[in-house]
Amino acid sequence: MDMTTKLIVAAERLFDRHGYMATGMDRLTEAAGMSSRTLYKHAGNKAQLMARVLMERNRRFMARFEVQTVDALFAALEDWVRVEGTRGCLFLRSRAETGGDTPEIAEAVAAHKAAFHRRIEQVVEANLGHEDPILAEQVLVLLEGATHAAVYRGADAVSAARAAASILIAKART
Amino acid sequence: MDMTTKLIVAAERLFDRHGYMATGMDRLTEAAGMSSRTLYKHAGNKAQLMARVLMERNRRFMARFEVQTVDALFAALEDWVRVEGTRGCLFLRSRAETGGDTPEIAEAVAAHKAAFHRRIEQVVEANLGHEDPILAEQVLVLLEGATHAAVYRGADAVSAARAAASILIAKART
DNA sequence: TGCAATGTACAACGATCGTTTTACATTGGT
DNA sequence: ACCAATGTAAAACGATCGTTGTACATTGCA
Repeated sequence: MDMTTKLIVAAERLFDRHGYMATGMDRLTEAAGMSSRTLYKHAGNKAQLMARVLMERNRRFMARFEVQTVDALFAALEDWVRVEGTRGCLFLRSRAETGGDTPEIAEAVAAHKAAFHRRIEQVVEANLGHEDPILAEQVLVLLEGATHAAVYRGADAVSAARAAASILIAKART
Repeated sequence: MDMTTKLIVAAERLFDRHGYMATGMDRLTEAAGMSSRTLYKHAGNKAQLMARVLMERNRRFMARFEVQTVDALFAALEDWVRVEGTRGCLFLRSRAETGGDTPEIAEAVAAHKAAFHRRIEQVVEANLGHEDPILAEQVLVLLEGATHAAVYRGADAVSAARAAASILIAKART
């Protein structure tokens, strides 16, 4: 595993578990197993590192959500939280922690959420045979809600959301 | 307005807008218009201050959600985001920023989310005439999702959630 | 009149922050 | 054989962190 990858993997883990601001560079160098010199050569600075982490996470997340049906979106989320845990959305969290004042982070978040929204619209259209922006927005709200409710309600939140979505889809088909 | 209130109001505003960790005590004393000595006499320390802020916010939040119908829950959320803005859930954010490692904060968050869940269960039961834990979970997911989706989708997310809830309720009544 | 409480201003504490510097070791390719 | 690249270890940078100490002003009640 090359140094940049090792760094991003370690950084994502620490940022996710302890928060962005609460994670110092010392802890990061130790977890990534490299000197601070090397870390800065690869990452530039802390904000750029956070942005890289988010872009990489976006890639991994969107890959898991390359599905054909709305129900499969929720199945993908069930898998995601089983593998990644339930600590909320790292994109919204990073934006909140920085107050939206760090451009590279704000842009990475915006890019991810735009892609997420687009993907949902596509899947909804494929399922219904036509566009339905309102239903797409509802599915987005259910996915976002399941992600955050799962933090304190556990995996039940995701299955409840899944069942709700299936009712909304059935109703939209009539 | 007494000193403690002034402090908590200023702290909530800064924590919400810039994040908990990113808000230094200097900025806090300046915003609250008091010396650091006075701040510490009233707040104890930063973590206790955050916990007090959360307890106060819980009070204000729950007061707004003293309603009789599920639809009114979403109307209350529409009001809430209009007044308070769309920066996500300060409770989950504070837990994420501290990694859940600060007991007073973790407890304040747990207390709020438990009260929130209980309130939803009560309203659902009042609306249906009987308990329905799954529907309550779905309403919770929709409210949580609307709160977080509104960060990047705006108020449309809340009205979409509201419409979705009304469909789920209608279906549960049959 | 006087004491206790409550406030201010401001310097200082040690710790830690993100980042850079210095000096040196290892390696792969021409 | 040698240069360039890539890594390490460790100290140091100035800034800022949360918190406390010192010294003094104001006020309300006994």
